[in-house]
Amino acid sequence: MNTSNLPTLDDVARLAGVSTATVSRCLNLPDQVRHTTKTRVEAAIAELGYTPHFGGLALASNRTNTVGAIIPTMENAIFARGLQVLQEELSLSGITLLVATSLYDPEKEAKQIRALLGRGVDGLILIGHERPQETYQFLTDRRVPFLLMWTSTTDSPYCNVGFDNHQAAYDMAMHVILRGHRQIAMIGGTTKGNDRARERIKGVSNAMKQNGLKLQAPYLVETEYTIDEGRAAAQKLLALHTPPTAIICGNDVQAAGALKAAHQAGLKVPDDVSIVGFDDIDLAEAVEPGLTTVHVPHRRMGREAARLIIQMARNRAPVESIRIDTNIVERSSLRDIS
Amino acid sequence: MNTSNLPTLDDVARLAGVSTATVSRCLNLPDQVRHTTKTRVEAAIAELGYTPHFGGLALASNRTNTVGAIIPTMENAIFARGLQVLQEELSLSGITLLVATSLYDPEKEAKQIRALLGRGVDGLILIGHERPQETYQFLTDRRVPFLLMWTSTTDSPYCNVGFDNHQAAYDMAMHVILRGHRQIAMIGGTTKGNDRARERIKGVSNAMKQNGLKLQAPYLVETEYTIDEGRAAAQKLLALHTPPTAIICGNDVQAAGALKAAHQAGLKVPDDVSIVGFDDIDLAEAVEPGLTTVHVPHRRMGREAARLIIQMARNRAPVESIRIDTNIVERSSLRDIS
DNA sequence: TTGTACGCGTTATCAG
DNA sequence: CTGATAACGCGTACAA
Repeated sequence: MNTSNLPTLDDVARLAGVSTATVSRCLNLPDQVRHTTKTRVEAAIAELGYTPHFGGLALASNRTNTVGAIIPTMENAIFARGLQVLQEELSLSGITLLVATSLYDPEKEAKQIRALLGRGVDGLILIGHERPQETYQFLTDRRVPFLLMWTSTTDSPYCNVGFDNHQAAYDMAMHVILRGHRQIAMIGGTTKGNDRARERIKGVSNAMKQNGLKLQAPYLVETEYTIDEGRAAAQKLLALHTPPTAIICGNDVQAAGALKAAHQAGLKVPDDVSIVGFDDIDLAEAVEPGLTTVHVPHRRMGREAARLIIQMARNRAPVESIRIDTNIVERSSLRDIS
Repeated sequence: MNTSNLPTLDDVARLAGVSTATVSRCLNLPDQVRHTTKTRVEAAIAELGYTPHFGGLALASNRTNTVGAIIPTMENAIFARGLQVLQEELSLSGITLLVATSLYDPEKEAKQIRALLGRGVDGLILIGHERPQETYQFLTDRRVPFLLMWTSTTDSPYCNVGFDNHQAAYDMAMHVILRGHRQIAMIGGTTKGNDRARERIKGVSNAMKQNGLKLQAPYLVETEYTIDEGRAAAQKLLALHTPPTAIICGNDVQAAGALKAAHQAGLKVPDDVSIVGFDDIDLAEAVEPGLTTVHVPHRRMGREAARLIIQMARNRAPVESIRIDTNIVERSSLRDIS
């Protein structure tokens, strides 16, 4: 027994009357040990309630069966539920997920990356593709397998599993335009250090341009991804001399805020103004009217990410990216303009 | 450099022209080393981008600067944002949070506890106080510091930091009753393995009993904590021969579902039926009308939990529990009955 | 103030 | 098939 009174390999070995090497083999290469001794060892393990010491294991094998994930914040449901899936999938393979948050700050992210690497994660999952070149340099120098989630871009040379934010937003804007809207405003997320937010805005802007429309102030506004900022932004839009007939939001949270603003202004959605969201979190279905929004297959994304990162960690080899398709889910916050 | 090409203490020592012991001291006991050598060492550390190796550190010091948390699921915003706070607080003290989920299953929780202990967590945070005696036995045998969150009960001999679910629900029910309601229904969470859900129901039931009212089927129904189950349950309640004038929900998610049901039934809230929630997550403010609900100071709870678990891990001594007060936040989903 | 040397629990190499 | 034994990276007496 050691200081922390947990049984060690040594304790097991002594009890089973074998060497520590044999016990270790029972655990890692069970085929290489005789059946009778294996049973003896297993009995000893059970009797002592032995669990391998993580530190020793990490030191000797240089593997931790851990992958790290750094997300902006768990307070955004889209990331929280993404993590949940990732975690469930990884644990199926006996891998623990280590979570850290960056609060949308590239420097904090870099710090967290170091912290997770220090803990010997076998792989790393990051959100989005935009980050300082030094961060990528660091990652490749260290030869840590890593992949990018929530983004799908051919610009990036790194493995990513996600969807095309630009395309999805473009599609949504086209959808709105085809419904007859011409006065379209957008409440986008803060673009600083957030490629997803920027691409969504760009997607909408491009679709509009292609239809002879222009997305610009005061019809374009950036805010934090919170209900209240979404509400405040929509309030201003709706008070404009010529208010928009449709507001496209950077995510469902902002859209819920916009809904709130419309309601407070005594406007009916979608009769007086149409509002659409992005992400399709539970909230989109909870509000009244239900939000027409972009559905992101987050479970599939989590599952694929788990599969790929495990593969990368095992083979220490690059792996092809995966693009997930999004689709628009029609509820009742968008109506035709005649 | 070692196999994984990460710099080690040795690399730093060599570059700085000192021994590994000195480098180690710079990190752990900075006062015991001369200023000039300290700067030299720090320069070396910076140049190499050195980060201590987790395994080595854990092995040598028998500490991991890690605390584990096992929550039911991250998909429930109340836990996700609780984790976020916990994580932010812990990282202020250089501690990493290791998260696992039990999906409300005591057996899964026990398994996760073993997994986290195997990883040498310095402390453990669990949700609620109801779990098999063996689990507590295991925890105390192993002498792991642990505390219970989201609950505050004098029944439990273990340290807990949270609020009194029974009292909070009782208060809410009294509040509803004082507003003149007599036909009160409750949509509670599934009580199996969930003491918080059970206590909330009991609190409502007791308040009603004290006022000559009885909470029973079909006015009492248990469902999962999802929007859709909340909606379905409310739909049935509203279709009753004498529908309730007020529905008290086990949490805001269920309340949002109930709101949905009322809307679908063509009823106005709170004019035709009052609906109240519990937790005060963002959703409560996002829906229309805003939910009158029980506000849980989750940031404070997270902060206190972080403080206590650190203290317990450091001193290896028990610590007194902390009760957090909740309060009712009045929005507009509850009205007076004349 | 600094350096030497050992031990922490495990894996892996190499003989037997 | 099994057993010694040398790493792995770090903290910490103990010595200088």
